[in-house]
Amino acid sequence: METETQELKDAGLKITAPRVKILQILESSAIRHLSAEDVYRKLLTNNEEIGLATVYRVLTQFEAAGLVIRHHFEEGHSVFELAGTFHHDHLVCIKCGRVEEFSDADIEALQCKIADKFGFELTEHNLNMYGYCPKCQTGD
Amino acid sequence: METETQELKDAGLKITAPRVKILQILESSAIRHLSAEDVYRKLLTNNEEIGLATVYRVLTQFEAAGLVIRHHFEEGHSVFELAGTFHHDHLVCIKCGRVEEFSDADIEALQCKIADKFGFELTEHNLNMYGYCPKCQTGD
DNA sequence: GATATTTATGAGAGCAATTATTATTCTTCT
DNA sequence: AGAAGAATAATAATTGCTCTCATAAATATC
Repeated sequence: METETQELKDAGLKITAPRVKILQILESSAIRHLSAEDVYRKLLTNNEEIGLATVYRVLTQFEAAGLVIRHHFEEGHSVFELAGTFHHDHLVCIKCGRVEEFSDADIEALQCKIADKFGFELTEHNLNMYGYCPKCQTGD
Repeated sequence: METETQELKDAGLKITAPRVKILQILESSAIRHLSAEDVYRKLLTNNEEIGLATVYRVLTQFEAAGLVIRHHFEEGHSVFELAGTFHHDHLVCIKCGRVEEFSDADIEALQCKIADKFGFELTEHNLNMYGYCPKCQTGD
């Protein structure tokens, strides 16, 4: 349980109970993409007395520190995922909400080429595809 | 000024002053991507007495009718653009907000290939790239 | 063209997600 | 251990958007 504190230190954040707890939640979750609410509910389940506002604040700090990545798959609320080792894109099932991750070097390369063409200096990019996952294609 | 009414009819919507005005705004705007607030402000500037709720309602109807496409480039609010003839993706300047549109058949093809691999039946996809446009790259 | 029927609108309350404020508590540095 | 500074909890405020419902307008019918 000492790894989280080290990660926080490396990220330049001070060690506080809420930050450690939230990082643990993110690392131990089976579901990679969690909303602030999700995190908050998990904290409540663990009987942690951490306010929702703190969850938002901490997640935003984690984002700034590069520990997590914020996505907005659907309108109105963000989901967060632990920053992995490499960039990837998402396939989101619009029925069950399942998210598949993938990474494609060819697409990445094409994206850079296009950004170059327009003279843009890229800081971020995301490709989200929406549709029905195999399980949710009810024979249509 | 008769074109808008025809477009509305074709979309199966009744002709009302708010709908015509909002469609005109969208068609005459130099900026292709407008938020509901933007549209509302433009209406106010033109001394139109149209409520914000109506703007939202009408834009949502336009979306349902396929007249406009809703994007959520950044969290928390949508922007709308007139539905063009073909799908395209976006390059968004995170400083000045300028949006460049592009379309790349190779990327589209790769996307389909990936969706196939995962067995997804795609309904929608979008690729947004964020960065600094040529004008906003002030040598750091 | 007038009237009936249906549908849309406007104003403001309401809502959900998120952020700001502020007094208090905790972490770190010495 | 104690001071200084930063982080937290609780609550209030804000934002983007939707709902309600009385009123008004648009199409259908005569």
